[in-house]
Amino acid sequence: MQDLNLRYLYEAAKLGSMRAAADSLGVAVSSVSRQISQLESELGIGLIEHGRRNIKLTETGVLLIEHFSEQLRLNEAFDARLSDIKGLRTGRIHLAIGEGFIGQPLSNLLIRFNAKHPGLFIDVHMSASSNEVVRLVAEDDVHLGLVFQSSEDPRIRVLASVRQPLCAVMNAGHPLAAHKSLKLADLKSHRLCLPEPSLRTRQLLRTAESIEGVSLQPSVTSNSITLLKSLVQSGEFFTLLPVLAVSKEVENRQFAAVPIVSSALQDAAVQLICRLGRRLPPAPLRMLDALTAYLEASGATIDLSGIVKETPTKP
Amino acid sequence: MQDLNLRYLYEAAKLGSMRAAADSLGVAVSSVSRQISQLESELGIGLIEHGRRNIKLTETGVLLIEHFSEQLRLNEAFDARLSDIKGLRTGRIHLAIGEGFIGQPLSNLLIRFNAKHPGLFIDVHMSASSNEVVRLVAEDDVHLGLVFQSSEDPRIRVLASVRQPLCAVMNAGHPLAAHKSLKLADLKSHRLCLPEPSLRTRQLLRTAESIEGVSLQPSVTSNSITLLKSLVQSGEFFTLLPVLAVSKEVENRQFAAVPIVSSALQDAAVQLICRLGRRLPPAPLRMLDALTAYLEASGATIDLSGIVKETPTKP
DNA sequence: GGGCAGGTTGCGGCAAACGCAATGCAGTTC
DNA sequence: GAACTGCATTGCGTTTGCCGCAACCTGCCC
Repeated sequence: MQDLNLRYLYEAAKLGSMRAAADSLGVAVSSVSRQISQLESELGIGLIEHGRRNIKLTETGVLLIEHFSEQLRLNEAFDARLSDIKGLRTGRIHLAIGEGFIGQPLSNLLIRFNAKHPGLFIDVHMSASSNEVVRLVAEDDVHLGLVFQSSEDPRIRVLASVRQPLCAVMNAGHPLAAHKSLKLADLKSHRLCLPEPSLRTRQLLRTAESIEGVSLQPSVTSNSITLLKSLVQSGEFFTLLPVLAVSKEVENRQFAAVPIVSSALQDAAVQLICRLGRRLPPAPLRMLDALTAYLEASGATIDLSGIVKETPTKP
Repeated sequence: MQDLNLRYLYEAAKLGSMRAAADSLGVAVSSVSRQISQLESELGIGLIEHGRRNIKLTETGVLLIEHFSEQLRLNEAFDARLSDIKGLRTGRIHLAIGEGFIGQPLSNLLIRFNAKHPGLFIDVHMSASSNEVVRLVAEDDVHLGLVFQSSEDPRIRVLASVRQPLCAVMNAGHPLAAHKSLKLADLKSHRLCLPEPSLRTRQLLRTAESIEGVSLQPSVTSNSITLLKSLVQSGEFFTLLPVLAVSKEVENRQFAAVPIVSSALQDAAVQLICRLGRRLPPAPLRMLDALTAYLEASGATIDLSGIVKETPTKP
């Protein structure tokens, strides 16, 4: 039982004749007649009174038309919801980020985005590690991910990349705060807390350590950046973090962020990622724009090559 | 947006892969893939996450599947109602009859029929004249009609015909009641009431009058047979009616029905009619059987030629 | 990095739907 | 009541869309 045949019967019943229905539908009368007959065969019961000039539905015919009308209503409701999705009036956006991205800039972005698209639901999933973010992205559990220096996972496409050097971060009153720049070796003399080895920041640091031939010994590690910042705030510890993670405190003159002279740490970057080959729905696509602008505003080079947009036709 | 494509997507989503869906549906994998792709093109939005091993629906895909499930429920509800109609568990039967048919035999028939098919609704429309019955039948306002000696309307098919002579009907104590048979001329000496000229009974009588060369003058006419019977019951009047209309009173020995020697009146018949070429739905078809049996029980010749039964294939 | 399992794409075949035209049929007009 | 008009039905050749097969591509697992 198809929509098609039903539409013919529906139109014929509404307009009172097969001819009118055929004209209205832009098909030949014979098609209308045949489709109705076929429908009767399939259902095994008469739907219209045959052998008359005008169409008159049987009891079953009336029932079927009512059924079809309900079906139409259902379809219209769905079309409306679909149009909402396409018009960005509704939709879900799933983001995965490292803890380091949580802060005023991201909050501002979300606030502005929500003001512009009040119907869009956004879930920001904070992951304990970049690997977790990558996994979520690769398995389509989230649309987009924000990671610090992502790995070279073949399933991942980097949509935008912003240089985000790792800096030494300390309380404004800390002895190291006076320096314009620091070498890795300069850091050994103060008490250090660091992210856990599972975090990308730490892995990056390990690379730099081996290049520079310096080995740093943290007194405390944690996967909670909030905890690290708390330790830094006390003045007892300093740590290594991307500026992004402490932008608010630096702006407040509460913290100082001192660049470290090390190519490995200077070339570090924040990356906006999605699964390779994934076509994003309208809402996440719009979020992608916003995030790209957000990263651009961070003032570094953006690599936008190879963004896959959602289109009806295949790329 | 067809049912077909949706079923493919539905099955693929349910089973988790296109191959499983293809096996389950008995089609090639390529068909499933193509139908889903086409659906995405039509809707202009992605429904599944492409470039993965297993099927995963997008937000829109989930929505669409939910929509399809609702559609399925709707279709099942309709199928159930359709099956009720075909299984005679529900349905409407519209009958048109002349007043003369109202009485115990018809009531018994309806009671028995209703006991056998409690779900079937029956409307018995009493018409003031046979012409009215014929019109209702011809215009598909009723399924079947019971008339006394119907006209030769070309739109009408006679499904069954039972001889039902017109008799002189009088109170058991009436002078005419003693006769075994009467001639038209014998009737002139008593007070007569008759149906109105619009009724078929009366038209039949007119034919007989002209053949026999006798003219009867009724003192009272009415289109209400109940009124005529009431007049007869008083003993003052006698009338002319088919036996059927007074079968109960005759059985009770309250009335007498005396045959009239006149070929025109003897050949009179009760006819079960429907519109020419009409295919009756299941319920009225069953009623047709019952009515035919009812007429058969009246003990006269039945003409069953040319009954059109409801079948999927054309006759 | 080779094999496996699953999805996509190109191609030829076939069935369903279509349009056209002839026919049948009901109701109307003269 | 006969021709006519408007509608539905049917037969036939054409077109369209779906299908299966097979080759190919792509993740994913060993």
